Amino acid sequence: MYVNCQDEFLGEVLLTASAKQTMFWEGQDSAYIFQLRSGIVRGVTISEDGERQILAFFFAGDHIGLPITQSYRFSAEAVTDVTYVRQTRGHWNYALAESCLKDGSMLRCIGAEQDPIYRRGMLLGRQGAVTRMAAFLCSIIDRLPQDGVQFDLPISQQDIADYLALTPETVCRSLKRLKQSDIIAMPAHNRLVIHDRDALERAAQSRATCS
Amino acid sequence: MYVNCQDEFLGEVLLTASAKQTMFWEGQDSAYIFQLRSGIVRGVTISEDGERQILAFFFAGDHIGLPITQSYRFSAEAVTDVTYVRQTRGHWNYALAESCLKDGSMLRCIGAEQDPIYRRGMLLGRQGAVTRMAAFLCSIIDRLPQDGVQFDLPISQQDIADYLALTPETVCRSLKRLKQSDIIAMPAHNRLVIHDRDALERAAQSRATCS
DNA sequence: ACCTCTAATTGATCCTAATCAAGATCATCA
DNA sequence: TGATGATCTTGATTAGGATCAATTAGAGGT
Repeated sequence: MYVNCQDEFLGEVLLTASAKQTMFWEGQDSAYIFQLRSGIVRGVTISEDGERQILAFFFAGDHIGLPITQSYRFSAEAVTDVTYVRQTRGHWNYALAESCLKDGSMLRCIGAEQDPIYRRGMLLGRQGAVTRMAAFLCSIIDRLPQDGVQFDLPISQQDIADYLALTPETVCRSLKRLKQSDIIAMPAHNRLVIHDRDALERAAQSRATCS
Repeated sequence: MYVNCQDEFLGEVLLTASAKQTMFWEGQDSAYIFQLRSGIVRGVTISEDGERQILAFFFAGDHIGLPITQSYRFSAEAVTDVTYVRQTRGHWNYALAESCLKDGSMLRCIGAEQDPIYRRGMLLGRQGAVTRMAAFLCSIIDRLPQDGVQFDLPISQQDIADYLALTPETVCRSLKRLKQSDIIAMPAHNRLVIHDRDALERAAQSRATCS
């Protein structure tokens, strides 16, 4: 599902944003298309009742803000310090047009941006808290730079809660249950060790609560 | 958000499918792009744990199966008898390329197909059963052919449940509560009357349960 | 090192929707 | 028309997460 369209950004200037900065706002005219080069970005939207929701987390290589709507559908906020490149919509549309006449690969970049939002929707409906937590961990493991099975988790529990549509308390308790099941460990603050990747993936699929 | 790309299908043959027929299957190579001309279609996917979910309902004018992924991301099943036209992916890509060089309007067709799936994801996380039910009704009112405020609801409660991620029992009880609040009425089986559209929209936005 | 503020943790209770179970209504077809 | 199966409805109970409340741990700054 991850599609490489880096060529389209060759020659662009590498830009930076520091943690908590907003790269673009929901509702703004989508003038630029972004590609993240390092760091983590969250896609945030405020629903009508004022609740904050995180639709997706983006990682190095991901495209953000593809112009399938006139305006951005979510705000993009840097979770960590990030580097990225960007391109005007006109430029991107032109490249897309060329791609469509050839292999349509750039069209699949759109699918790649939509995919995590899709999966989130499917997750929220039916699954319990521990399952959601496990699915979240599975989805980010391969996207974070990591040394074996141990890595830093630079995403706050509040952010995880807004992503999984849970309360921070429930996020904390779900992590605890995964620890108690010896599937993961947290030897230090924000430090995560995956003890049993298979068990984690099983927990992410079945509705059954892990005791 | 509803985008008119009908021109792209001019000259195509009008096809039909009867209720419960499947137009295409999840995972199948997305060889065709569809435009619904009449009737209702449901976008169905089976999650890893075997649960059926309905990602979206499609109505007259909607485009289905746009090729942002190599294969279809959901199955398209006719809820009622439907008429539709279709077009090969190659043909559609060619038209998209042209559109990209002009106004990019066809790109927005993709946004329009994704939009309801987007909204569903946002709804599922935070809102209670009655709110989801009200939001569902609001979203279909303007899309069904109706005579004033009264119309037939040709979607089963089981389908609504799979769309809203509720049980059929809860769907039934949510409808009951909207009836008790005099917001809607159901004078006959599958027949719906909207008594108070404003109240319905308020119920769809606030988390507050309507008494 | 200390102070301050924010994030994470834990416990007790409440509330909503799921679940289980049973009946009523509707649709289809012989 | 009557029989049969699916859909809808209603009730009783249960389970899981939200909520409220309080404490602990960590990060940033002076």
